[in-house]
Amino acid sequence: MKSIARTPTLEDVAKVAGVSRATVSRVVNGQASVDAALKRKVLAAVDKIGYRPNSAARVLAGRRTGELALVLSGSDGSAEEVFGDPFFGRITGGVVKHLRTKGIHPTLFLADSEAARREAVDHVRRGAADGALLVSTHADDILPGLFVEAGLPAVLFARPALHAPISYVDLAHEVGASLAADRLVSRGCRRVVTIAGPTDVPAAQDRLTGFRQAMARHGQPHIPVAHGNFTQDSGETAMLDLLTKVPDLDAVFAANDLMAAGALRALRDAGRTVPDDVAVIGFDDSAPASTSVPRLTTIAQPLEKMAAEMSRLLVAQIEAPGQSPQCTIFDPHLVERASA
Amino acid sequence: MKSIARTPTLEDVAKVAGVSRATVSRVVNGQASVDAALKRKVLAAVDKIGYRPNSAARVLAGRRTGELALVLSGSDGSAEEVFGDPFFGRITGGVVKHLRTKGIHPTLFLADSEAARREAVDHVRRGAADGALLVSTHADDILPGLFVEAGLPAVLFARPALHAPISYVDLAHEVGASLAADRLVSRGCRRVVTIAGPTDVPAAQDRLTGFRQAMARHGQPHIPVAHGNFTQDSGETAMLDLLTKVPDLDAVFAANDLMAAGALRALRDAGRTVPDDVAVIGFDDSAPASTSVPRLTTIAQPLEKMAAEMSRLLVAQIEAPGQSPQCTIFDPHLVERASA
DNA sequence: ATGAAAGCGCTAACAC
DNA sequence: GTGTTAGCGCTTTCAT
Repeated sequence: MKSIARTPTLEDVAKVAGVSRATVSRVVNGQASVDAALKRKVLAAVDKIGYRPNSAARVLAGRRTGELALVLSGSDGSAEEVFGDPFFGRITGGVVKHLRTKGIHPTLFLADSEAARREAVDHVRRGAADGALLVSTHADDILPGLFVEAGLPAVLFARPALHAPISYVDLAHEVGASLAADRLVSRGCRRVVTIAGPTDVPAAQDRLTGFRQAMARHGQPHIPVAHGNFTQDSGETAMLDLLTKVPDLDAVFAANDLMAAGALRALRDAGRTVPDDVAVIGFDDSAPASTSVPRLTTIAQPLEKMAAEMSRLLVAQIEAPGQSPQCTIFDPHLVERASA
Repeated sequence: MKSIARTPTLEDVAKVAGVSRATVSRVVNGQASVDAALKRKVLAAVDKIGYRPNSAARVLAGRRTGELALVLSGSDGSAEEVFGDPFFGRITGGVVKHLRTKGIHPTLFLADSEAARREAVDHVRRGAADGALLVSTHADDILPGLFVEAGLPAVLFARPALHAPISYVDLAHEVGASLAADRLVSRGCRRVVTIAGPTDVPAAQDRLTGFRQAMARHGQPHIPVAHGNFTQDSGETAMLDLLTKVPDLDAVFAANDLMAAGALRALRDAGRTVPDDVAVIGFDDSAPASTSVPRLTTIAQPLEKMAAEMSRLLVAQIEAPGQSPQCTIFDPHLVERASA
């Protein structure tokens, strides 16, 4: 018996089953027009020699790769920072969960430098992936432009800074911010402050603007603000700052949960009780919101659903190219816990 | 001018540069034996028409894919659970960060079912990836066996339950546990309890065993234990349980930070002060450890380094097949914060 | 319904 | 040093 070490090919199956390569291909790809008896024979042969279609050959012969690039472009943060952030973790989870049902798998890219961004584009250009899921938060990110320019299938996680013909999903950030404002006002808070995100993150801007406008509608047009960078430490620092500038503050809206958690810590250290002395509302409803003491009242963002929709949009675009860009905006909602 | 919509191939470059495909290939792949002048011409042509080598064709012609499967096999938890866990996030970050320097990218697999596990194996079998990084915590996981059996390159994150010829990285869990024991004893704690992880997770067993042995050496052979499943809620429940069974406890060692955070909450609700009434030590040194109140004293696990080493091992195995399996064990260390 | 054969784009062995 | 050529394993017309 002359056994082959080489991994089995279509040809091998054909030989064992006594049919042509074409027939085996048809069976393997589930085409209807194959005689039942032959089909059984082929399947048996496949099983016997443990045949698996070679991906590269398939792709080369004109099929899709079944892979998508998932590009995380969080500022120029290190890998640790990006993957430590529940924001990216939840999105990744949503993407994986949706894609797996379609037999598609995401390849991870950390695009934290110009070179890394180009590499992600190249990956798709070379046909190593059928398209890209772009999760970039910064306004000046060139990534979306690169993909549009190259005519490569891509979908964004958030509205692009410069208007571009590209699909995206996003959250109604202003709505979320106004939900927070309403809540604080209805609690009777009268000296309200806010901890905003970086000025170059559109979502952070939207939350700030939305919050201010909502508070203005409630008769509080001047909302003191301190900026953080979405980390717990920056939230703590911002709170400290606010505490000295506005000693009699009685409420704070933070642009994400991590900063809200930092604020909680600063408030405790300052001897203020939450929510009695100061009410606190976060944003995202991610893990830290239920770990903190007290647990955070927060504006929930359906990240997993948004990630799934983003994936769906991309797959649709790949399957039917040439359609015009689509976008889906999700609504946030208030999650009541102990802090406000 | 007859411009082509088709993406440019080696052939196109050759035509523009007026050389043969082979020469272009040599230049593109950085082979030395090419005349400098020709090389320049080729490079110019590449640049001009925006040529990018097609991955599939390359792979088919015998090269590696430059992709690795990163298989997360956390119990049968949902995607949300896995990606919400900082444990997987940190490992993913470490893998990405190490691999990117080599131009390799990980493709994500969530192997939470038998079918999903087979799919991950198939992915590598088909040549869609050169090998697999297996992060599975459960003892009864069949994944390692599947890869070994198929003779596919793979490296594990933790020691396999059944001994198998496969490389892996791991932590000296017992050492970590004894570090915790030493700390608690040196604080003068005399009624020490522990919150252990699931019994089917070898790492959890090692921590429990190591802790008990170390405490026995310190003259405390009987350590009450409650089991959790590594979530915050389970830690809170376990702590409650322990509190009723051992009302006079003065220290608790939890097998991970999340459970320690849950314990902290239960202790606060029970009116105990940490660390004065009860000292608490966690394990991992992940995000929740510095978010909790008070901040957790914990046993740090260098997950990112371990992930990088795991990647290194796999790449080495792919580049030089047939070597015998290697394993690297890392040492944990104590991180002193406020809880003990 | 099935088979024969022509590529898909690239690499590498082999000639020159 | 450079060009020629034979595959790599598969899909897909095109005949039959």
